[in-house]
Amino acid sequence: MATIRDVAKLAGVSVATVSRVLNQNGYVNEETEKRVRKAIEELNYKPNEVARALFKKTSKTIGLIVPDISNPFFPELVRAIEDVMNIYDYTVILCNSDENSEKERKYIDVFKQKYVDGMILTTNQLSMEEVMELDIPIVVLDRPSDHSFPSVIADNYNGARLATRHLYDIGCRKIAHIQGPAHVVNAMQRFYGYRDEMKSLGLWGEALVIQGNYQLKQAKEAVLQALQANRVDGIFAGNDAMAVGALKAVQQLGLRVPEDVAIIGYDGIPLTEMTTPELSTISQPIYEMGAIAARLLVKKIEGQPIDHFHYVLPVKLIERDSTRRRGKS
Amino acid sequence: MATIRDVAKLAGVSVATVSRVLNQNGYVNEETEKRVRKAIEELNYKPNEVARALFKKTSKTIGLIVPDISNPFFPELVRAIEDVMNIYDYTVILCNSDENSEKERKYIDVFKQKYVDGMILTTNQLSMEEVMELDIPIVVLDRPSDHSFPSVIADNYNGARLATRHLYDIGCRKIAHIQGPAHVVNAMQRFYGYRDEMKSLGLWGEALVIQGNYQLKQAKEAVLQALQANRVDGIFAGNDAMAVGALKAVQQLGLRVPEDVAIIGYDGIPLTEMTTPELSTISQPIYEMGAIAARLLVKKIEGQPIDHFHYVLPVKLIERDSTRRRGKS
DNA sequence: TTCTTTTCTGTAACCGGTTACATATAATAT
DNA sequence: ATATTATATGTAACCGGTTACAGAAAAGAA
Repeated sequence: MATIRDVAKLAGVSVATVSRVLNQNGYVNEETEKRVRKAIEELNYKPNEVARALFKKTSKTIGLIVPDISNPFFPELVRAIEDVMNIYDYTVILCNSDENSEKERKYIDVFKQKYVDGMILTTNQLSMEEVMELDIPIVVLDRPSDHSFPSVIADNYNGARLATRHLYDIGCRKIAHIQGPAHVVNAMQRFYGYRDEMKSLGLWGEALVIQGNYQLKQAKEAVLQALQANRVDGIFAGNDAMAVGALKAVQQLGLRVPEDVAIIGYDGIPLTEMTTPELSTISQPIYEMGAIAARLLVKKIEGQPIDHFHYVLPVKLIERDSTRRRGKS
Repeated sequence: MATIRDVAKLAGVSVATVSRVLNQNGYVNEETEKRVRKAIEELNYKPNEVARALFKKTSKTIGLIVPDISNPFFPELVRAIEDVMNIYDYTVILCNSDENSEKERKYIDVFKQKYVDGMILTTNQLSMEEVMELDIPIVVLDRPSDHSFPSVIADNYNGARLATRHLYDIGCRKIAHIQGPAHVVNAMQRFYGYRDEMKSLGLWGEALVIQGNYQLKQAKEAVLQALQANRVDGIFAGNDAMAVGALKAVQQLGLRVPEDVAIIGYDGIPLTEMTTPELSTISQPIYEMGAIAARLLVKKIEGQPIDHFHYVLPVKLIERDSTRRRGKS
């Protein structure tokens, strides 16, 4: 790899001049610049980002922590972030936290050691006092931020009400909810939305809540069990994976979807179009969430003013066969 | 952030001594070491990885290029790689190439500028002469390597024969194949496996090949069209997404799966368990592939001898309802 | 006791960029 | 004609680590 000194020598100038050409600052004579550019070309010189980072304390890199990239909600989110950061010439370090705050803390330490320019965190436990003290730009994604960090989330509460109401509208009266893990904030928000809608419909009952953990298999088992004890005619699952689990359970019991039990999921991942019947769901604008978070981060990094601190994106009901019945559209 | 000089001052020693303690090399008196460690503790000092990288030309970072993380085959692969690299204290930069070699080349340039210690590439176009000349450790994943790079792939050819043979075994005689994109090597290998097995069964015919592009939607359309022209009783899809497309097309035409048309996919992504009927597939050991590639890369980076250069991992037939009929198991 | 060898520690150069500052020349203003 | 300002370039310090080298003290060998 050629260094800036090689370029300087070949062009017959000092390294400072080469640096000025590279960064387009300071004064450089037109002729000189041409010589320098030719030398750069000739040596196929690429500035060493590490040396730059050391001096400038900035690395054109951001850190991204997700709970688990193999959870189907995240790939699209990550893709959006990478796409946007790529436009601005930032590179993305990907980490899986498994919702484990110890692991997360370690990653954040490494980020600091590597001079990342910012971080996007998809996680709850923002309990990291000292870790956060620093003024590294941070954007919180898919989780609400009680702190002063900008955040991007979808409207979980109203999405859940929407889903619940939809089941009601097609005629369901005993509507169960498969709840996500209690320590995941968005799972709780969805639960509250469900509960409040049920209360306002006069249908609420503790017994209708099924405990899930966002995983298909566990949800299937839980639903199998719940359906023994308690007959229901509608299931609102806290995420799409669990909706698939519910679908399988219901079908295994010989019940028809949607005739006997209607099912609606949450997230809007591609998977919902692949089942038979296709699953209704509350679709979050996943790609857009990632893209907005990334743009927010870039703004923070580049010191631009941020007009909007907390984005709550609207969700929408996607009606498919798993909730289509009674001659309704 | 405290620097090594702060630590040195607090401990009353020189930076060299602190460095020796950090790297556990050279001679350091036991007492001195204790003082240094105390100072490190007190200041919560973490060495600056960028400064280290500059001098050592090594960054504890690797570059990973995948075609598209939102393609459901890759999240698990990426997860495996990140898990293994994390154990060895390497950090992973994730990039999406979209199979575009220009984009890929740019990423590789950036990797070099950032002194990555190695790369894992999931891509075909290894046509990057100069880019490759460097002695950065590289491992090629999910693609065969004609070059001298170590590689990890699954046995596409034999997997395809296995799938084809399985359809034959359950009684299919007109077996179509939905082929993946021609420029993707593994798609071609699967095609050759299919073709050779069909030839050896005496069932081969050009007309049985349906052109796909690994996407669900396009495959569905292609199958709808193909089934008008040509009656078949079995479909071997080049990947699972296309198998779902085929499933949808077949069901839309009012045909039963597996009774009228049996379907088998390829890859073994979780999705195949979520359809109705569940899809048979050829399962690749995805996590294992990623983990092996990562371990290989670490070995190369750390200069350890590599016993095995090219891993071809066995695949296995997962028999599910989409190919279960005629009283067969 | 003296010579070697081992242990311990510090100074300074180095990695490859960036930039403050000094200097020199050209252009413009007074 | 002289003072001022704009343009152009180089020197060297700096970012925060690592390590070659040198020198001193302690331990072991002759």
